[in-house]
Amino acid sequence: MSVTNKDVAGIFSEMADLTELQDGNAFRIRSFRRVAQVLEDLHESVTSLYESGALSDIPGVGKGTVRRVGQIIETGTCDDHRELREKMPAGLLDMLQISGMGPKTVKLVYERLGVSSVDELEAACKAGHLAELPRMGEKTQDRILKSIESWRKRSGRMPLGEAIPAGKRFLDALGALGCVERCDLAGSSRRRRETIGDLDVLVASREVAPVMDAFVAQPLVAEVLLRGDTKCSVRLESGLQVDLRVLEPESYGAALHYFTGSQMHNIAIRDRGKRAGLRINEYGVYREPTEEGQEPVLIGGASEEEVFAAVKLPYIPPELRENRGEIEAAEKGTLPELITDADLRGDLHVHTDAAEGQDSLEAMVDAAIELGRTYLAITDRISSPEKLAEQRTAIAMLQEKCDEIRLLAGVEVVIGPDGELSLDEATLREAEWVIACAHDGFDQSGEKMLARLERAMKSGLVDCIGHPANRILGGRPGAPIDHDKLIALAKETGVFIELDSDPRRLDLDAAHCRQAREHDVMVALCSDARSAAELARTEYGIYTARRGWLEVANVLTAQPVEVLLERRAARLSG
DNA sequence: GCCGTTTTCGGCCCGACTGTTTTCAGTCG
Repeated sequence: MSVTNKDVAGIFSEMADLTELQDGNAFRIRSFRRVAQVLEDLHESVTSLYESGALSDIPGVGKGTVRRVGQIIETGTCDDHRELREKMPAGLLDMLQISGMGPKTVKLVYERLGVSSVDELEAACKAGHLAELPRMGEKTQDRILKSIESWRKRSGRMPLGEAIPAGKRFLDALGALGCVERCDLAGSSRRRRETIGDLDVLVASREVAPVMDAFVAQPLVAEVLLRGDTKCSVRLESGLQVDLRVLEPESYGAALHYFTGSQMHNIAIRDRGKRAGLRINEYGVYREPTEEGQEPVLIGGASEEEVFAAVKLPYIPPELRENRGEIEAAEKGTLPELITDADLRGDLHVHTDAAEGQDSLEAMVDAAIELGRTYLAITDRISSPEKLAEQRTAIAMLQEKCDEIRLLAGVEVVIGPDGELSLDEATLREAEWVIACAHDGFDQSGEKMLARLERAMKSGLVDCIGHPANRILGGRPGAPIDHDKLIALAKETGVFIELDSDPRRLDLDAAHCRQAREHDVMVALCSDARSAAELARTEYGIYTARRGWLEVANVLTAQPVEVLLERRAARLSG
């Protein structure tokens, strides 16, 4: 039987929840969670790691985990998971999803009221039974009812492409206040995760009240969830939760580091500090006193650089802070020099033939020049050779008038159900750049989809595979293709793989970008733009590339145009 | 459960906020 990394991670996460509900050891719980997190982020398949014996090389994975993973691969579950499940109804796990319902409270309502599902919890609240329990009251009961309501409406995580603009609106409003010295997004939006659970906004200011007043007065705020001395949380009409922290400027760097996370990265950094006699919290870095009765001494925290310097590390960019080897790399001086938007030279996936919102070819070219691109491939999906010839003439005429940018008469070719290409060989040979995409078969097996891509890659006519998994964030998961094999094929055939910057795609994802880098396969970071404005969404591709540790050398569209022209010439002659 | 520059035992990040309390437990990030 085949299990995915997500399946295995899910079981560990459930074991953590169940152990917590059963008052298990807190460190055991954390360990289960850590394993779940690590497996979720893993780019290799957990099954192959298990089989090769490399699983235990992963930090946080010990003997017990290897044994459980073995059982899960074999049977779909493991002894501990089964035993934990037998002791408690599965509905309790849903209740943990309700904000305000932690393990203690779930256990309390289960044992005292017999409540074992969200529906029953709701009924108990409405009947006023919850408020009768110890340490519970009317307010708690109301809050939980509200939480159930928003849990039901909740649509999951928000794509980064929606979260960043929402965050920027808060930054613009707060940054305009006279008392605000600095403000930034923190949390997973600063780490540029592809989806965001909630937004974290950090402000450096000596005055708290005016900042919070402005924060809760923002136009899209639907509800104020809490408001304390330094911290305030609101829920927007979209359901997105936004958390604000206001800090003294002296603490700002320490706070920015702390609230950027990830949690695993923070734990590792603090642990490192602890071993050097330092205490690191959101207010600063402190040297622990050597004698009884002395106070810790503040030694830094105004900037993130000071925090890293205190633990003898160079600055680690937020996109890398996942405790996935960045601390070790920083220590060895081998952190990547991450690519930036300014490094991009070209764009190789651009449509001028979209049905609506269509900008002219000229407008697209002007916008590309404005963005500093030196080459641009027009890759419309045209199936008639006549229309293609027509477009080539238009591109050639435009090129005549303009020498700031090299225009390539490209094409997007569709990969059919059996891997056949939607255009004939002669037409494809005439094109200057061919990107091939599969646009259907979302529910196909990974093997079937990979076989389609393989046939296209081995045709000798294709330069690049576009959005290989063909996923839509929050829409469809994408084909479960074996990226190990895809990347090996790319290496073998010299075909590039695209990182599609459409914020709903971000495909390749960051983990697979990193994998491509490790195998020395160049990624074509493209906009897949349908309008002039969308050319700039390479911003999101760059975020993903950075999370995937990519440098200039790993990105085709950060290379001079000759690199791809030479590869294509070699392909067509060989 | 995992780990080791105090390595096979003993420690594991740390603080804010709320509601229900008379000093704090539970939750969250």
